[in-house]
Order: sequence, then C-alpha cells, then structure tokens
Amino acid sequence: MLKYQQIANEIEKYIEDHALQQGDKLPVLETLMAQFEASKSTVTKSLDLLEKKGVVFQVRGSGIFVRRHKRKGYISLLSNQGFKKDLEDFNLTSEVIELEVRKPTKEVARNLNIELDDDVYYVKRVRYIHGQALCLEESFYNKSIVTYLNNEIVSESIFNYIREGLGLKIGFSDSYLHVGMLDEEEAKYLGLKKGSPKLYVETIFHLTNGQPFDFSKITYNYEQSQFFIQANSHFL
Amino acid sequence: MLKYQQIANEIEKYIEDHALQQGDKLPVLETLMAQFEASKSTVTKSLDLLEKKGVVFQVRGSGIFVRRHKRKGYISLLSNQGFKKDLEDFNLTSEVIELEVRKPTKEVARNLNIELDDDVYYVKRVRYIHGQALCLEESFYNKSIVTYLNNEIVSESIFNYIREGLGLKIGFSDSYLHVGMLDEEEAKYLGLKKGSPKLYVETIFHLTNGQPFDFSKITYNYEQSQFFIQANSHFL
DNA sequence: CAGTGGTCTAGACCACTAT
DNA sequence: TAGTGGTCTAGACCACTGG
Repeated sequence: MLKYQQIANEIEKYIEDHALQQGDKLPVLETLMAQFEASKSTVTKSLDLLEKKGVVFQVRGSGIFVRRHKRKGYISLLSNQGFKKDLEDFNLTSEVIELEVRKPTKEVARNLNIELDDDVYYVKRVRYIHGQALCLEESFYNKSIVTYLNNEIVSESIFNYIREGLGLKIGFSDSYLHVGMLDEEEAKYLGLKKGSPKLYVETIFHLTNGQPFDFSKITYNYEQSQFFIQANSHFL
Repeated sequence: MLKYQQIANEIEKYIEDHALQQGDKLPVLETLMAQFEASKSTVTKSLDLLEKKGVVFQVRGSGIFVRRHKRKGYISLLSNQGFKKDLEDFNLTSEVIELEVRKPTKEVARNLNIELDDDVYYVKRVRYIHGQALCLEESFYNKSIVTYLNNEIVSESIFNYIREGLGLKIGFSDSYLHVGMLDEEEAKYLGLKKGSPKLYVETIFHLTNGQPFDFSKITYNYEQSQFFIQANSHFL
C-alpha cells in the first residue's frame, strides 16, 4: 500500500470513527505531516485524493474541513460498478438469467473495439437490493480479455473476479444516461408496468491500458433509483 | 494563471487542434518537461488534472494517451452547472418564469443551512437547448451571499455573474438524482404529457469555504436528457 | 533491460483567511 | 500580520511495460 493511500485511509477512518460532521476542522498540515511522518507533498496528495472522493475540502489560509452529505440510501454514480465497496452496505444480490459465449452485434463490436467474428461473454442478470429488483443488466465482455466466466462467478461480483482472479487492472469508464419508458420485457423483470419510467445507462469499462473489456446496458427500476454525484469545480 | 493549469490547457488545445483520437500517444514526460520548462511534479500535476477531466490516461511503463469518447450531444453531469463552458456548444437559452425574494421553506432552509426568517432569491426558469425545452429549474439562493439578482442576470448565466460580478468562488456540489413521472405543471412547461418520464435532480452548491449558497431543483425533459459521466478507478 | 510513469522528500516561496 | 494551504523545484528511487 502506498504511503499517501495509507494516510488517506487513516484520515477517512478517523472521520468515520469520530463521526465528524460537515464543516468540522481537521488538524493543520504541519500536524498531519508530523503525525504520519511524511512530507508536505505526500500529505497534500492524500488530501487531494480525499477531496476527489468528496470526503474533505481544503480552504487556503483557513484549514482542512470534513465534507459530508446528509441523505442516506443514495447510490454513488461515480463508483457503482465494481469501483467501490459501498455496495456491501446495500445488501446486493443477483439472479443470472443468461450466460453464454456469443458473436457481437455491430453495436457491441463498436463499443468494445473488436471484430464481428471475435467472441464475447454475454451475461444477463437482474440485481436486487434488499430483495427488491434494482436493475436489469446486460453485459458483454471481450472474451480475449475476460477469458473465462461461469455461473458462480457471475452471480457474485464479476469485477472482483476480474481484478483478483484474472489479475486485470480496471482503469476508467464512460457512461451514457437516458431517461425513457420500460418495454414489456424490462417491466416483467423489474416487476413494474410497461410504460413506467426508467433510467437507462450504457457503460464502457476500460483497463488501465485503455482497452475496453466490458460494455454494459443497465435498466434501473425508477422506484429504487436514487443516485448521488459529488462534483468539484477544481477543473474550472 | 498557474503554471500547471497553463500546461494542461496547452496540452488540451494541442489534442483538439491535431484532432487526436482515443489511444493516440502524447510525448513522454521528459519531453513535456523540457517543452514547458517545468519540473516533473508540475507536468505530472497538469496530467493528473487532465486525467480527472477525462482528457488523457496515463499508463506506467508505457506512456500518456488521449482519452476521447465518440458520442456527441451528451451533457456532462459533472460539469453542467456553471462548472464548464461546454454549454456554449449547446446554444442554451432561458425563459424566466419568476424572480422574487422569499422566506425559505423548511426544506430550503435545511439545504441552505439558514434560518426560516432569512431571505432567499427564488428563481424559476425554463431552459431551452436549440430552442427545445430542456428543463424546468427552481433555484433558491441565500440572499446574504448572493446579495442581488435581476431579470437580466437571471436570463443569462447566473453562475458567471456570481463568479465575475460578485467575486465569489464556487467550490463543490452535491447532486441527488431521481427518476419519476411529470406532474401537470411540469408537463406544461416542458411541452410534454403528464405522466411522461422525467429525471429530477436536486443540487446543493457550495462556495470554496463550504458555505451552501444555491439549492436547485431541476426537472429534465426526458426526450432531451442525454447525460454523460466519466469515471476513474483511481480512488479504488 | 531500457524506457517510462509514479512516489516521496526537503525546502523555497506564494496567496489567501482571519484577526 | 500570523497562520495556513498551494505551487514549484531538483533529485533520488521505485514499479511497471514491452520488446
């Protein structure tokens, strides 16, 4: 574990353990440097990480403060797909509808940047949160990267398997969101009426080296769809 | 302008001007250091900024690469509210429905962290994109921070005015998203039928010092609602 | 193993906030 | 004007990628 990650974790844990609230002041940089026996740059890097995660905000000339939102039960849109373990809090389960090796459609081939005669794993699941249907998910994995999947893996966390089991490093994702109405099939899986509103998200996941390995289409149950986004103006 | 921002801008401009595509390689760090007469840390900081903005990705042992998504016409959810000037590309206009000073409801007072007898500016607008109704927006500004608004300001970019005119520094925001159905009034303003799907977003905007100054409720026309999110796994 | 990006340090100096 | 965070540098050393 890198030093700046370690420090970030400890600060975050400290905030948790002491149940600090929005606006509470953390020790000054100098103190943190001494406490963690690290240089200014390293502590700053930790704090930048925490700022990016929405855990603190730094005010020049004033101090470092805790950032906390009050609402509960929202799913973070920036870290919902294998990026974080917030999910554990949510008691998430999956029912596998289908799992097979296929040839990609043109759409899938384009998004995964592969040829039409390459192979993909096709996975169709319904995901449940506290026993309620949260979303219908169809995923396409580039088989030359994600070389093997089975029912057991697919009913657990696929991303954990990709990281731990296959040793791949997940890098970044592009998500496209639309609002629309459920068709008959979607409604059936989600236990809703046809024509109900839906949030529809297509996401392309890339490895750290930029290769796309997963193209996913997710249809969310609007009744369960509460999402959360934290933004910074740091990039203008 | 800070050096690392300057460098980031120039690199971004270079990518634009040369129409570089996803996966194209940028010069190595050493070259960039020489070219911009900057230290390694500074160039790295520029690249981290660009990575956060989704413009490049860096691969240890390999190089720095351009990140580009292909789809057009999507609004970035991370930078839609005065955070960026992408909007200019979209030809965005506003019709002001209402503008007045009010006392806050309990809900508004809670979100703006003020008392019930403080004053807020209430602004109700319909925003149009290419002449089509994009969203209905109700905003509440803490009047002790945003001390003055008029019709002219409100029909342009309020955030620009807050930054330039009032000299305030916008820091970060928390957004809460829901999917639902339009009620009668919303449908009227958006030119849709009651019961159509909607994306409903509540956002609290803070100054850099953590003070909330704007609580906004936005209802999006589902037909125009195409959003985009870029995520990194850098924060685990 | 050569090339390339990532981490970490120590320290100088700058810019903003609060009093 | 003292306190505090932000920028920038030069350089040592580490870790990963790819031929």
